[in-house]
Amino acid sequence: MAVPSTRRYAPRMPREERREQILDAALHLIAEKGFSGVSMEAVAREVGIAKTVVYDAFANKEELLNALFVREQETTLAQISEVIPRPPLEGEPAEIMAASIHRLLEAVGEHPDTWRLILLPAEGTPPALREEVDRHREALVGQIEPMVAWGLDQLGLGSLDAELAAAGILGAAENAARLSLTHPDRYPPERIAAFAADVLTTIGSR
Amino acid sequence: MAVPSTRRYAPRMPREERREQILDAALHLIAEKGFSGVSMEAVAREVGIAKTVVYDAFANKEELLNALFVREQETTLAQISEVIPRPPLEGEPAEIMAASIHRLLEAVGEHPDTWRLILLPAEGTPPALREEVDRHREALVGQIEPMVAWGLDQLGLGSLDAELAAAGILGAAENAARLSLTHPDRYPPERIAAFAADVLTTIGSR
Amino acid sequence: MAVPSTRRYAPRMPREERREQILDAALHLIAEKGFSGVSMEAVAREVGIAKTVVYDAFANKEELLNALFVREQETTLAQISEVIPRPPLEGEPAEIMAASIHRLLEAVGEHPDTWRLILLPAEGTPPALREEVDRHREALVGQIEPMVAWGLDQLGLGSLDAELAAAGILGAAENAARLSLTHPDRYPPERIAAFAADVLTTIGSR
Amino acid sequence: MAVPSTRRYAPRMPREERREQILDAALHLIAEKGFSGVSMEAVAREVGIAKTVVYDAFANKEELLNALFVREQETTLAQISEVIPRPPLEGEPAEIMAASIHRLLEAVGEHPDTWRLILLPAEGTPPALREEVDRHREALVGQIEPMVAWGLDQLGLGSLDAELAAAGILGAAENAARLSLTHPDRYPPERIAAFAADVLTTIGSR
DNA sequence: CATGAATGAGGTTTCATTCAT
DNA sequence: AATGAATGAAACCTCATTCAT
Repeated sequence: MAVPSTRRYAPRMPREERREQILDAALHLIAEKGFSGVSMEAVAREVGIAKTVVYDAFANKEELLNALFVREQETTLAQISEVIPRPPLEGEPAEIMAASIHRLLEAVGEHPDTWRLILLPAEGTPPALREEVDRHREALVGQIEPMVAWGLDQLGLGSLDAELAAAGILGAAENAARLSLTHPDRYPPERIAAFAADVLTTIGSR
Repeated sequence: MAVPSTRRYAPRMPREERREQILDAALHLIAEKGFSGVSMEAVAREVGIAKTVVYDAFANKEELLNALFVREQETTLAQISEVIPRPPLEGEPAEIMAASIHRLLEAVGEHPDTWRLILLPAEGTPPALREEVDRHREALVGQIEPMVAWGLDQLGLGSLDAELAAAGILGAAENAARLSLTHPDRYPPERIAAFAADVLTTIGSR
Repeated sequence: MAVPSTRRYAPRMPREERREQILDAALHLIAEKGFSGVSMEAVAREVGIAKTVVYDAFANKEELLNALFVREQETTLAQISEVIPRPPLEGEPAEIMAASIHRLLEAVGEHPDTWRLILLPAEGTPPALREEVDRHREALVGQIEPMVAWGLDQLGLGSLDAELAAAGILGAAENAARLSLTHPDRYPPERIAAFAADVLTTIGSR
Repeated sequence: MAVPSTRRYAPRMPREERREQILDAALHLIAEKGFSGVSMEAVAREVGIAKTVVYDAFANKEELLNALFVREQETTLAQISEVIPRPPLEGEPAEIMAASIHRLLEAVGEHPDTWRLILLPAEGTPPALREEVDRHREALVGQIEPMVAWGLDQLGLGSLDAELAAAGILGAAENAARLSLTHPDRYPPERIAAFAADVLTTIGSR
């Protein structure tokens, strides 16, 4: 029949694809207008669909945000995993760490919205989310602890509290990522990685 | 005649006192339910007064949050100032830092809500506020940089990037404070302070 | 199953229709309780819908009132246009004017709320609106001035201040409309029109 | 005892004087910000007293506005009375009317706020007020009707509907006053009075 | 007579969510 | 699998009015 002047219906789309598209839109909105800028209405508008489609994809707002969070956290965790050096470790700790940090910060630079979401855990989210972030952190600390212990040993610092050292290093990495996010020009990956290498070399060289 | 069944009127209170009371309530609410839990309604309920009393004390929500922020930031800055060692510095850097950290973490433990507010900068806050926190951070970094440079020199690490070192130390302190806030039992001030001392001593002793 | 005890949902309606219905309700409210009787709440109640439906139709109260004003002003202007005699004028000025006035007052009688709104410019309206009414008045005065000048000439009164005469006649017409609105029984259109004709005839017959 | 740094208490004042002062403030507010600008709070602020003082002077807002209305209406009526020519009338109707109109418009120019209040009967006022204005108008029409009849007779227009003529003249006077209020520069009293005289003379001279 | 601190009702607006098509 | 029209709850804020001093 006649061609409608304006395409009124958004293209149909399988459910999974729709979900991804919606999550993308939500992430974008958070990055742009902060957490309070996310409303079901706004998400729908961003995607260009009716609100009810969003509700067909996610039961309610909480579930949507949850799903977003899970997805982004998986992304960041995967990137961290890729970056964490795996035993057997060869070469200088300083170099290893510098390389890791460098790659991590590059990943941050490539997906700033994702990292911002994870690193600046916003209030306004159900507290449950924040707890999950916490749990993940602890898992990560556990994951890197052996590496850290090895590194400390290499540096002759085996007597230090390895758990706190691991937490400290993770924290330092997060701080580095935050600096990278908030002042990308002043603190480019190279500068930060170089600093990390310097610290370790200087310490290691006694 | 004498005793009315329900006390309809909340006790009178001079304006300044009311303001403090309201800010306390708001801080408490933020600590408990996150930033989105703060509504003028909720604040009034928490204090046990009518909404309008809140509006008599603060022109609007933004002003209330602003005032809260300013007050809490002043508190934390004062506590930080008290803790930062002032030249002439005598004694071992390790001991000095351990003492500082210890005192800081105790302050954190005494006012956890305040520190949470400052350390976990929340969305939903007017962006201006977040920028203020940022500015304060940078000021602090500038403030401690000389101390850090001195410390690095003492440790024979004068070649390191002092600015990043200062930022790193501030970040580490914040991380310590966060650990303290989220797992007060697992990471008591003593443990963290001891770790800091250990790190410095071990490094310093080459 | 079949009949729910209370019909929870108001009947659906396309947006444009809803808008008209809402404007009607607002006009009715203004006529009945004055300008301060118009609240989004009251409008919704009058129509029998939820407040939010009103907001779906008009972004906010100001826009609603604006739209109402524009619509009513268009109505009255159209009615005035129909009534203003168009050259070439044939016949006695007295008769022409009487016929015009008669038709105008009938229009007023058919849409009293509309005319009340325009003739009794209310406070509480954004001042911009009042200025618009003023501008429209002046435009009208300009529009009828030639006619008035012609009429004065016909009557041998060409020496009079035509601008003031036009303003005076418009004012007189408005007064007539107001009389018609406030005392429709005492001053029916016929009586007023007859009076106008009398005045002109008597004057014209010298 | 000690002199307080700032005079906290407004000067005491007998009730009647206070009432006048408050009414003045209310009138001023209406003139400046329109009817919706009048709140008990605003009135109190304008006078520089506490709200309760206003309530001591007037039981509630309605009464205050009523009192204001009555007072202003009395003022305008008195001014009208002074201006209405009293029999025995001597001289030309044209001159008499011109003089009257001139004096009236000067009175309007001296108390614009008062006249605005009466001439632009604002919605937002209890409808009772509007009815009162109406009643007063009718009384006025009755009052001037004899004069008008005499004038018509003098002009040989005795056959006209005297009641409508009186209403028309009152309406014309009001219009003149309104013009005077809204465009004082374009329509100075002289121009309007001259026009009125012209009309009557021209008519009268047949 | 005057003040400052309190209340409750009501208005504007936003948002998550559901119904009908 | 889409849309557009509806709901109700809750947030912000203002105002008339009253209590306690």
